[in-house]
Amino acid sequence: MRLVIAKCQVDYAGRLTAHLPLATRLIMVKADGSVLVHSDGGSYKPLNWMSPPCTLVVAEPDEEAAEAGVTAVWTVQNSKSDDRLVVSIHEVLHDADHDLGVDPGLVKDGVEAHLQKLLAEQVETFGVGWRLVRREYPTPIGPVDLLCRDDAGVAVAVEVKRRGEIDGVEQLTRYVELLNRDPHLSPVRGVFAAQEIKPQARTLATDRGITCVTVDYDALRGVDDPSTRLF
Amino acid sequence: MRLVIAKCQVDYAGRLTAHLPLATRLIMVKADGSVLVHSDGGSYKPLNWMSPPCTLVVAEPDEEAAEAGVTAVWTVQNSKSDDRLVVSIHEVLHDADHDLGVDPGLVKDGVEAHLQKLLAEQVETFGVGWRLVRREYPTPIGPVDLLCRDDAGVAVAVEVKRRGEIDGVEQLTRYVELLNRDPHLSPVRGVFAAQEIKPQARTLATDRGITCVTVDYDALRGVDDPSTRLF
DNA sequence: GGATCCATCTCGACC
DNA sequence: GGTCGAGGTGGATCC
Repeated sequence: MRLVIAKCQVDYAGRLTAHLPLATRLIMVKADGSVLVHSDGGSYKPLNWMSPPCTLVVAEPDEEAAEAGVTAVWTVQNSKSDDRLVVSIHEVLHDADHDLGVDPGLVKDGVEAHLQKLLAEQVETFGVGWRLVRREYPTPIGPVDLLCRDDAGVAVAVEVKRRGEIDGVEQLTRYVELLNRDPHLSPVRGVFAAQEIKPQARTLATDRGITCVTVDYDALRGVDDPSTRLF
Repeated sequence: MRLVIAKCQVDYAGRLTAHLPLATRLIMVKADGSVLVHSDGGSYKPLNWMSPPCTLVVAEPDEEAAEAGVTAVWTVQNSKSDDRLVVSIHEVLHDADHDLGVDPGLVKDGVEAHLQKLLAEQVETFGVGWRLVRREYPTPIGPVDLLCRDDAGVAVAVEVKRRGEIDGVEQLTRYVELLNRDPHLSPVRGVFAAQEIKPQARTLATDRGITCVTVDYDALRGVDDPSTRLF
């Protein structure tokens, strides 16, 4: 990884065009050739960047640019598209290269997929006598997270979210409506399961006859088989 | 901006938990206290990070950690939530501070707002004889991107997206339904215009009688008056 | 300050 | 390789 602190101007042309006026910034060149231009603030997103696969070519500035104070022009060209990042370097304040090696990568826990998996293994969370028909039950407009049968044998479409918001209720509504057209399943009701359900989402769900269930992730994980845990 | 290259292990706890095993990485500490941990690959997203507002506290490792090779523990605590990033430093390979100053910021062109503007100026893109009633036509549930009249004088609500997905169809459906309650406008039909329309969105739109139109941004821009361009 | 919506979204999973 | 949905989404804008 090459780290350059430089006074520079940056121009991007690709899916949009974007321009950064002259200022001092960090230019990070990764081992795969990708380039990130960071300022000393904002969030984790760079001001401008080029994603791999891409190649960096350093060139002399033309006469006009040289007169404007440009000492080098870095052109980062994406290999698969017309996307191009041009960094006009005025002054280099720091330039260092470091060998970082390959990163072993991130281990995550607590995301929706895991929540869905835990609920699939423990459908009795929704009620005694419930059983799972299948996870990711396919429909023409996408898969339903869980399709179950309650203790009375009635089909239930379950939408699992980490945070239950109005979008999720809309999604579940579409699934239930569609599944109800299938005579082998109908009548199908809906359950909206999330760690946290926003009041507006709860209101809309209730209004549509959808049952809301808030689930306790730690409790689900507590009774989970440790061998299936991520860590 | 402080740039540290270090052999480290990183743990995040907050909306999820995430763990990075021991490896050499770049740790970027920005002026606002935010911290980014980058590997030498991937895209612009750090492996792990803490967004501002947050504070960084450096502490000695406890005995157990010290025996494992930890020389310092950086705790980055978010000021508004329980989110916490813990960087266990084993070895510092580089450590430098640079004063970057405040960045003048990014100038963009070519986003959805611009697409909407171009279409408003060229409603004949949708058909001969079409005319624009107004952009951002107000409704109680938000403004419709474009309200037009087609060659037969029938009102058309146009939703403009860069990428047309299912959410946009839902949004347009709500607008059309609402506008159709207005006897001065009814009947109102819908047009879903985007540079790219996802198959599922197209299916849903068609099912609801909404016309899909894919628009060519470059072509629109090509016939655009240069004087109205941003740059 | 909160809600809503776009994004050069990125990223992973699945087909 | 395409498509689709989630995200510690982030960030801007509107109210």
